[in-house]
Amino acid sequence: MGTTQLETVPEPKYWHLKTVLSEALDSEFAIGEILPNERELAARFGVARATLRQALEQLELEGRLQRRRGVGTTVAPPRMGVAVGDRAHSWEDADDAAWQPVDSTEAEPPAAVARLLDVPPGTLVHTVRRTRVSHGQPIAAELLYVPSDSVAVPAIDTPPGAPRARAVLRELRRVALEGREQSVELGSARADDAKQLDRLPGAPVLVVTTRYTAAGHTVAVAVATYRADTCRLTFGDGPAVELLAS
Amino acid sequence: MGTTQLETVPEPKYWHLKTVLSEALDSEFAIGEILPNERELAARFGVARATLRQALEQLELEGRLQRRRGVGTTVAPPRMGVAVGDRAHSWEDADDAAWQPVDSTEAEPPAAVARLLDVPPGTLVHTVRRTRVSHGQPIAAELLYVPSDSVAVPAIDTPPGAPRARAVLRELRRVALEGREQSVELGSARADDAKQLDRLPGAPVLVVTTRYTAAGHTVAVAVATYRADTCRLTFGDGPAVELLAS
DNA sequence: TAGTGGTCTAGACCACCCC
DNA sequence: GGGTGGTCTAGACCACTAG
Repeated sequence: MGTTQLETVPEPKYWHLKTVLSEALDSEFAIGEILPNERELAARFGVARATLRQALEQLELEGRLQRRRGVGTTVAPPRMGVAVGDRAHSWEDADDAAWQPVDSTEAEPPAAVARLLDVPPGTLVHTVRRTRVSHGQPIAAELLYVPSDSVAVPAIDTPPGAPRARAVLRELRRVALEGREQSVELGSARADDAKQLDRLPGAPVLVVTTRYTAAGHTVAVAVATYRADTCRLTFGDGPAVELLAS
Repeated sequence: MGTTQLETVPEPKYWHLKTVLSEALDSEFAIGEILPNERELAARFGVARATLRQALEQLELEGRLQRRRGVGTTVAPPRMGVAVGDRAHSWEDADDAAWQPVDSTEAEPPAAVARLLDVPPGTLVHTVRRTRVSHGQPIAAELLYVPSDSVAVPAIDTPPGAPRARAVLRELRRVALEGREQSVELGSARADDAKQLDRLPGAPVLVVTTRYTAAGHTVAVAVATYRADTCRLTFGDGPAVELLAS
């Protein structure tokens, strides 16, 4: 019992490196400032570049750094709070500049979405693509799935692209909604989402799945992909949570 | 699982590898089944082990795989839905087996939490540590910060450990709460949280920060760290969302 | 064109788990 | 002890950006 054996577990180098870098970011760098390049940092700390990169990846995952190929590594600003749960329904604000409709097609939804929509696999549904922008930055890409019997107009004679997307949303606004369920999970950006989000494929994202219900059945399902590096999703009764976790 | 030769495509090898593995997981493996080890998989696909690992890391991030040192890589079950927003207040269910109190101390909270609590930096607050368990697995580690003026009993003569934690929660239950704000962001597990969650330090986690308010001021702040690989956080008016995004 | 981060290789050793 | 995943090295080349 008296043997105060300190664990002789050598902390991984990249972990220690991450701590050192994190403290340096707090004390010696300003937001937006560019760091020395990876080869120089690795040499400065006496580690291989791959090890240095492991530390940088962690810091990027935590939203402390931003890395862009061909440019460099910069100190990221604090994550922005993004409300995903406090407005009644995200398509009700017609003038809201947050969501920009991109286009709309009729397509077969993924199997998981078909189950949520409670339609047979293979059913064609309106598929509206939207982008959410905040502070001039794309922060989310969304696919909104709307079964054809939820909206009156098939939008077949509406010009494709944004106009057709707006037409579906306009029809959707006429539906009296009664409830909503949401879930959040970690994912990695598909190629198309990554392009919209200005990230590389595989970048970590927060996937928000929303099911909208009315009159006891599912009206629409939205799958929104938020940049995990720059976004903090806020829910709640009141105004957005203002501050970060430690 | 096929041993198809990888073509020279503009797509990164690890990305293509991830796709191939993902399809193999769907069609050729059962949940819980153990995969061939990394060296053999790498040889089978004709890539370096590091490249294979990049693909496995992505699949683990998406909750498709589970890797344990000394054991192997197994096919993960679908993520479990975890309700974090539908019960009024998570300490009101005295008999709820979900949250297990661990201990409680009086300590100085992190600066960000002090701001949320609206107390001067350096103030001592009750700090209750709890673990959330589901299906026999630890899924979350939480630190609950309660300013001393929120609860009557300083719990100074209560035995340390779980009894003291329970005492603070008991007092907290007497407070009439009026609101709550929550935020979700991506983080990486600190060493202590990682130990509680049975993961390695740095593992990806979903950090849920909750601010509880009553009579116009903040009563408590909870910072809960959920395993991002196994959990899908659910919010909403109704029952938990049942299905996953594609 | 020069410089950045992104990908990839072929090794090595270590920490951990189970037999 | 034998096998697993985790860490680390010292290179190489590629994709992208900017001056």
